[in-house]
Amino acid sequence: KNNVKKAWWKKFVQECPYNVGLDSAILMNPQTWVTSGHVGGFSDPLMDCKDCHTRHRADKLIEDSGAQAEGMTNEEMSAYITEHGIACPACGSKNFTDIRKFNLMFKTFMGVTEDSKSEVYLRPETAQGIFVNYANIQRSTRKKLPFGVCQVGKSFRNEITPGNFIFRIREFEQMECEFFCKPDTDLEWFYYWKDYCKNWLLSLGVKEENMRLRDHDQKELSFYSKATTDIEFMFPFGWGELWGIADRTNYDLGRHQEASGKSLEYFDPETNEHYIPYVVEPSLGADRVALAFLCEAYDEEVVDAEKNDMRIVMRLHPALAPFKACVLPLSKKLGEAANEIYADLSKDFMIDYDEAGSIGKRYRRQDEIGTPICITVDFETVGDDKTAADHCVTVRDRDTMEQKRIPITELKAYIAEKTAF
RNA sequence: GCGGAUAUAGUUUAGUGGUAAAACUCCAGCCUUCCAAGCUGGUCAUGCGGGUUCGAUUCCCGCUAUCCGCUCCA
Repeated sequence: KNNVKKAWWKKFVQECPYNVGLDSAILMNPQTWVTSGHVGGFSDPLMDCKDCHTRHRADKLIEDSGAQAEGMTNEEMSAYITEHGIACPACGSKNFTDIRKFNLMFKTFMGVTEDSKSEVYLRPETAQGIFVNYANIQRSTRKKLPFGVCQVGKSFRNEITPGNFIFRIREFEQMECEFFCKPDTDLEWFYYWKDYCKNWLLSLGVKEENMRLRDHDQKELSFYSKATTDIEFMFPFGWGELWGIADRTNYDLGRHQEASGKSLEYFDPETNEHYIPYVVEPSLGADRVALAFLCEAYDEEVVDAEKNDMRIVMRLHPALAPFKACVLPLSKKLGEAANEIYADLSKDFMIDYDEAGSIGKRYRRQDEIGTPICITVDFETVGDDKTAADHCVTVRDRDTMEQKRIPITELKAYIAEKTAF
């Protein structure tokens, strides 16, 4: 997962001339979440059927009946459901409990007193940390529009139903970019980032056929969004969202400007205009995409059908592999020489070392954890009384199982080249 | 939170009202000079808390976790 985050940061911050990086607070002024709409809207209006004890979302029931529930209070929704005789989809009963709001944000207390005034929330997304710091970042980095701010960090949501391994968890990590641009250029940038994100996934080994870009239609679209596309991945449990790419217009900065009373307008020196920037937000789940890479990489390969020999190979992109290489002495007698190589390579790469069991067994162990390169030290490497040391080692490729002999001095360049991203 | 199911080594499974078996993995040793499965040993488990009982991993209750629905959109 660390390597996934590194690869994202490299592509979205390091190599991208538009973007800068940020690490903002998890605990922010609670007013932030009122302004963003999370206190009011980031909750489900839930009600139970008193007869069959199934749980339903009041807004869903109303929308299924063909009406618009957005903006309705609990009381209005209750009244609507009663008036229109909406029944429980499971059993047909019209006997519901009251609507209860369940906010998905975790609460805690800031300071010494545990009263409602000191209540703060654990951030449910990293995006707001970018928006509240927007003006500061723009000024201190001297960025002109268009530019983006990227952040990797934990977010917290008190999900009613976590599950599917690490697909939906309560404490998850996001890799978000908020890209600020001139109004009327937002859709251009929206398509730009859609492409950029898709290419990043492809470049790290997600196959085209396991990926789909799903555009939100008018109904599904948030009221402030002009366009939203989800990049979905075919998980073993079905299609699941990886990456939400949304044109959020000037909604977020507009809200913060309104709530703070501080102008978030950008002065465009080229046109001499003042305007609130529009935002395109590509927001990716680090845990989810790590899971996707694992699912994509996992392979059970038949080596020899007759011998019933198969190997498990984690075909991770080398940049994502936990270990870049493993040093293996062919015999334990070669441990000293192998350890020297290990110590040297470890200065530059994550390297594993293994001298337990047969050489074949050790290769297979590394296959399972996705190590792209195995480096075997043999007797020719060190030589003996009769033969001079050749100072070469065997490098073996995880995917093809092919091996070749190269000088120890070339190892670092070889690993760097093989694991580049 | 509601309904249903489950909980025994790292993993997959067995089994019993008298404290538990195996396979793979792992560890040590033998063997092994480049692709697992050979030999000899070894480590590791009854989710947590109560109750019934002389005695509970087994029966009962509660909790927790996981899985499937009700979900959700990173």
